[in-house]
Amino acid sequence: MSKKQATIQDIARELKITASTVSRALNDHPKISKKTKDKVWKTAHELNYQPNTVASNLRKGKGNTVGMIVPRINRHFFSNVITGVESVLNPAGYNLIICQSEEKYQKEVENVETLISNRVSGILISLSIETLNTKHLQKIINSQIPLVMFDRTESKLNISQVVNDDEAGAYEMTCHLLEQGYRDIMWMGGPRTSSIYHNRYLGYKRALEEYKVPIEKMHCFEGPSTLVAALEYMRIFLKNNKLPDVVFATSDYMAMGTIQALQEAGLQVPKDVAVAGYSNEPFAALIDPKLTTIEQFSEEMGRATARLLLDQLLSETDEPVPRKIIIKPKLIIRETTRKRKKSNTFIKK
Amino acid sequence: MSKKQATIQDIARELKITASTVSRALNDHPKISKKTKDKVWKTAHELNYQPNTVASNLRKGKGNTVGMIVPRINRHFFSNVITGVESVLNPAGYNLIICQSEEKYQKEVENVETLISNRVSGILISLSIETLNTKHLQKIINSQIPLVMFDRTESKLNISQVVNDDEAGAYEMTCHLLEQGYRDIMWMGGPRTSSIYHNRYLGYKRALEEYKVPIEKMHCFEGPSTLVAALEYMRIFLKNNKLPDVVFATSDYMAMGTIQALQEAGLQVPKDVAVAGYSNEPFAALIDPKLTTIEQFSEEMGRATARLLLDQLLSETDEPVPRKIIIKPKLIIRETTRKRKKSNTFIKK
DNA sequence: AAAATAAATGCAAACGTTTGCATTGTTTAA
DNA sequence: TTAAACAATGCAAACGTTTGCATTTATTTT
Repeated sequence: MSKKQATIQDIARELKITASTVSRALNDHPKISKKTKDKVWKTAHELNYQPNTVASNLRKGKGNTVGMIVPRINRHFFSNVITGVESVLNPAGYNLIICQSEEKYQKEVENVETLISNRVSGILISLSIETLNTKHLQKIINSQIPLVMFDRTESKLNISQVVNDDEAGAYEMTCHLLEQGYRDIMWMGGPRTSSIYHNRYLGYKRALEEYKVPIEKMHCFEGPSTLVAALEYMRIFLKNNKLPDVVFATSDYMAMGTIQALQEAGLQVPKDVAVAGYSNEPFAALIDPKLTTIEQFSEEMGRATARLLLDQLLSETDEPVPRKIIIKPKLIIRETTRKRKKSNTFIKK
Repeated sequence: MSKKQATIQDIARELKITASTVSRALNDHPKISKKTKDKVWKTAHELNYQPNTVASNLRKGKGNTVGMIVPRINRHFFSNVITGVESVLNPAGYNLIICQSEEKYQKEVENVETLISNRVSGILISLSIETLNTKHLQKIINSQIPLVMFDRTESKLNISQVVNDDEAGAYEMTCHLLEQGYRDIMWMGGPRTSSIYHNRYLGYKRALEEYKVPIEKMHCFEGPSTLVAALEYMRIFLKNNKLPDVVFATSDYMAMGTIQALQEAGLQVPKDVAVAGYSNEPFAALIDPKLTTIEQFSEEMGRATARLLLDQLLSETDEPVPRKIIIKPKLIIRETTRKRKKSNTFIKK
């Protein structure tokens, strides 16, 4: 139909008024008469006018888009954080542009540059597993763009952040395992260069120390936080080592891989070896036996992160004081860590 | 550090040359001498220059962002499609801005308007469950923005699209069930106003007709495609009806709800009632017994969708011929539809 | 009825790039 | 040596809005 998008000028020409009046009318400026507003609205509609946000943003020197960088979108945890973020940003009039770093440092740097170039109003980021330095974050700060980190953060930078209390989560889980009577507790997780796995290890360690269980004897596996990595590692491990009482996998996917390896080896969970996970992925409650794990309240994390950003966006002070919000995770005890043997067949009512 | 973002002008001033030269230098224009290019690059770096994409886009009348509207980001299927889309769009120099309609028509309309206002280069969309009319899509077309629909599409509009062959998937699944000897096959799915469930019903019907099994006697449940909806429905259903041979849930979540209801009632899967799903969600292979379902090749769908869009973006013809790509799904036979009884305990090797 | 006030609109510059065309300086051909 | 050709850069307008200030028109006050 329309060859070119209609502009404010087209409306002005049509109505024999000036572009400024049209602009003000469209923005419901109080000094424009009801009559012209109505006319403007009418012809805007007739001409199929769609405001040009990019022109508007350029002129105003700001926009309403915030950028969000996550390692992967298809992790339950992150997609829920995103949902939480949108639930507070959208009502506040902001749109979200989502970028995936795919756990690559290089990609993360590129994402940052794109967002800066697009002059987003703010940036939310959870660091990739590879990210060890923070030059790119410094760029954001230099560009005066409000920044909030979440989940996988870098504490050296003095930036607002919201994190899970991974130390506490791992501590609670380990205590639970110890109370069940397990002593030989194998730890498994992603690279401890990442804050989350580092802290999940610390919590584990603290619990062991409290219970005076020597940590030196424990087996640990640090590798990619995936089902197959755990599966392959455990296949070999089970051939060469004596069985631990329980495997504490600090990721549900690794827990799943562990369970599969145990099953392949003809072992029963939790009778022969117990297993615990972390994150409460949707499948955790669906598998049999049901997986004991840690709930992270990911949506709440998203909301908190977004609120922290909004604070910075709304307060006009140049140097807002950085805040840190810590979300307490919750231990969810299900079947894979039950001390007493239980039937693995379907429950009869 | 820098109070304001440096602009091309700042670089020009510093070097006592003109902004146009700087612009050309930054874009590696052949007519600019190596010497000035080097100087420009150097001071750009010193001044911490970040190009202003929004100004650039405004001037050029185009950008490198494409918008994507999905019902929800935290569905395995969609997040995988997104991954597929990015894997072809990013190398081509495009960024993705993702919007969620949350299955609401109103939200979808707003998303469309935002994307048009932001003058995205193209739009990819999968319709919300509520979406029954396509005025908003017409707006996109009127705005001359290339559009590709995927998965949940509207065939009346003459637009490029890539869909799963849901009819074939449901047909194959139903045939599989019939071959296993099941005759009383209950169908379950989301609202059939949505193309996908409509087609999944059609395939089911065709298979029954071919096998001369009267469809009139079958029970059907059409409701929200969620675990709880299926669970609640089945709880009541099981109290008042004779058991079907198998429940064909055209969504894995509904299959899961069905299984839980059956288990609550003390029934065994697949011994007492078999169950089939659709989508091959990650948990399908993880639950016990493992769920028979349909693989949809979601990432491939994303790649195909993105390629269709790229075609339109690159070809300068105003009216590209709309293309339709149909992706064949694959039947994945696992345990929940095994005719012979099998132990539900862990497999001993 | 003139002056003062208020209400509505117009003018023009600006946001940071890009780009066709003009200009300058430099080299080559005749 | 001069004209022609080329290489490198400058000039200025444009993209579609927004906005401070000036101007016009309508309304009220004296």
